[in-house]
Amino acid sequence: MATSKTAKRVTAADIAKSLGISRATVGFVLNDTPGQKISDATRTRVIAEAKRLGYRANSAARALASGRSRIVLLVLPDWPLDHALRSNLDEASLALDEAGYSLVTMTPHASGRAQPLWETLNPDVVLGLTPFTAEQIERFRASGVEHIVPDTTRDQTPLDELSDGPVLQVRHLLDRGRTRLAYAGTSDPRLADLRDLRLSAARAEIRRLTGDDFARVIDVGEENAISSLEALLEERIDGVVAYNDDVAARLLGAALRSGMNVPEDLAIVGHDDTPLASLLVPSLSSVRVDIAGLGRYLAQLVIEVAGGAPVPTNRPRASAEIIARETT
Amino acid sequence: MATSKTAKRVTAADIAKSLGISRATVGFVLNDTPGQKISDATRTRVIAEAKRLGYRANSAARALASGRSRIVLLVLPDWPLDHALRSNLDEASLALDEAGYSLVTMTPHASGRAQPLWETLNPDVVLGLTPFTAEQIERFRASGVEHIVPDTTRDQTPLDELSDGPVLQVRHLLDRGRTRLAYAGTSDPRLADLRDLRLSAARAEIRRLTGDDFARVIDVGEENAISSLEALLEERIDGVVAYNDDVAARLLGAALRSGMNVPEDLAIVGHDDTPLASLLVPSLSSVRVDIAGLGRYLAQLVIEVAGGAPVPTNRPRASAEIIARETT
DNA sequence: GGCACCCACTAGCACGCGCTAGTCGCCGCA
DNA sequence: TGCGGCGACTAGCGCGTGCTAGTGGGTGCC
Repeated sequence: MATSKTAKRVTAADIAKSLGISRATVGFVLNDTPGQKISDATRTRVIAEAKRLGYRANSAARALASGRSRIVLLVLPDWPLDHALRSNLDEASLALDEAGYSLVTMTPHASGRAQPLWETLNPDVVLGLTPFTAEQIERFRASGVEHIVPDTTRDQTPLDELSDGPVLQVRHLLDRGRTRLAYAGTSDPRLADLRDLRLSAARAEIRRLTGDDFARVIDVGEENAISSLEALLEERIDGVVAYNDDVAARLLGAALRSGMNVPEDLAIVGHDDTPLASLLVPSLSSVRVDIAGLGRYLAQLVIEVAGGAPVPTNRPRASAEIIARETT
Repeated sequence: MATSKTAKRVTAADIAKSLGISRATVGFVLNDTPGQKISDATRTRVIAEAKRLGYRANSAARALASGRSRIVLLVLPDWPLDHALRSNLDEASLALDEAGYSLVTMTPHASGRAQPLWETLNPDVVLGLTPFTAEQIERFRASGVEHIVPDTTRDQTPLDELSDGPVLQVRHLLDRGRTRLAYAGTSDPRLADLRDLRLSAARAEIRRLTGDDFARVIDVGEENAISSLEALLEERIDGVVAYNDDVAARLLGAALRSGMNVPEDLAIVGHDDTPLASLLVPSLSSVRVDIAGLGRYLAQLVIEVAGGAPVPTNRPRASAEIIARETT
């Protein structure tokens, strides 16, 4: 235990000293600094010694010297997709890792009282899944964040990959012969932008296919599932596109409790394919988004934006698919 | 846009120069360095100027100079509590914030191929909700992490706050007059340690109250809910303590599909009170853990361990409560 | 032999901050 | 008047790394 007392970390200088060469050379080797000629003999010696001593670069020092923290901060909205997303976010993490970046995720606190990570972490890039507000972007900039993705104030395309799901939802219900469709959003204000994104995508598709809009658009909250359902019945709705599985589950619960048959009387399709979907009775049809693909796509975007090596721009399209279950 | 080109960050030296004083003085003021006498006049001038210029300390430089990153890395198992936990983690975040720490959360990738954050972030503290394995601790140490919580290799108490929930589950079923109880765990290996924690807590309670063990302990996976249920029926089980709401939902689904009445034939109680619980039909009784309290407790633990200011040690006990619904 | 040139490496500054070891002026006391 | 002491500061090193501006030695060529 006494050993750990002064177990100083191994530095590049230690390697240099141990090898009898200059620290600069060590740095050049370890960073593969372009434009520096290092003999193969020296190179291998350095690498071997670094490994032997268990060298790990001090990230603080590196950040200070280079001016870049190599941290990518992913700001997650706290939506239910969350869970599926998180477990598949390895892909983004991995891709960024290979480019030398670390992916740190955060969910902004509702209270917002604590100092946000983008201030304390000095990330090079702040990444979002939904468009940031101008105000948010302003705040990132003020904290010295250089790159923001997506940055709508700089004419960058938002992540339209996210609109595939709603399109599929609409098609699925039409395929099932439903004619009077409604859209069920969420009343949670935190999800407002994402809701709008999905709603407008769904709306565009239903217009394209039928020439008509949704017969009704409602917002389902914690408590108003029953009254929401009644609103739908008045309009003789026979199919509901739900913002996500949670909303779908609420409607489904309300329908079951009021004695309706699902899907005979009302078809419901959710979004995100959360574990919830298959657990419900009847099980919920939903949309599964290929988050892994989205992750890779985001990583690539970040690397491009951060001015890393020019990456092949064959953007992997994040694909979505319908998981048809009992509610349709 | 040309302005942002050379919009260098404001440094402490800028403040000093602008005020015609030394950089050291600025540092003393901004850090409230103990043992330094600074006149009130100078103090207020520095603070005002810092604010005026929009000074933000460079965390990399600070970390390099002080040797401490002031980052607390919270390693989350990817369990379903996750969601509730995450959204309530503000409390921990806030408390740590006040002590000058930043809380970064991560979920280890299943693949483990990417470089983990504790290597790249150089956190001062790595925090876990469940005990780490010796191997994990070893890895943290090797990356230069000084403090690990909980560190079972150093005789620290694990978070026994987590055992309140299972105790309540058992009591609740006994209160409802159930006599033949089973415990339904999960077959997900990632959750094994947490499962064991909860099971043994539940077991201790049932032994204490009835002198008897569970009539059966099963593991419910993705696909074996039906057969699991049959196993329970053979034993004439009338009450199930489920590891979490997911497991409970699976059993519930299996029971409904096989024509059973819940709770008449079988009472089921979940754990974590996920949104799922109230969405199910019938709605699921569950245990709500006061994550906010747990968050505060963890924060305090970290601050103590990291040797910050001596915190009042009235450890807020994280309390759990039963949310009784239709399945019991 | 002298010169240009390149290879392989080194000296040392800069990054922004924490903090130790002073320095300077002023007050009180003999 | 001399001197110790103290309050209020400042000079400057060190943290570990990235990277520019060299430096010396060897080789090719006339």
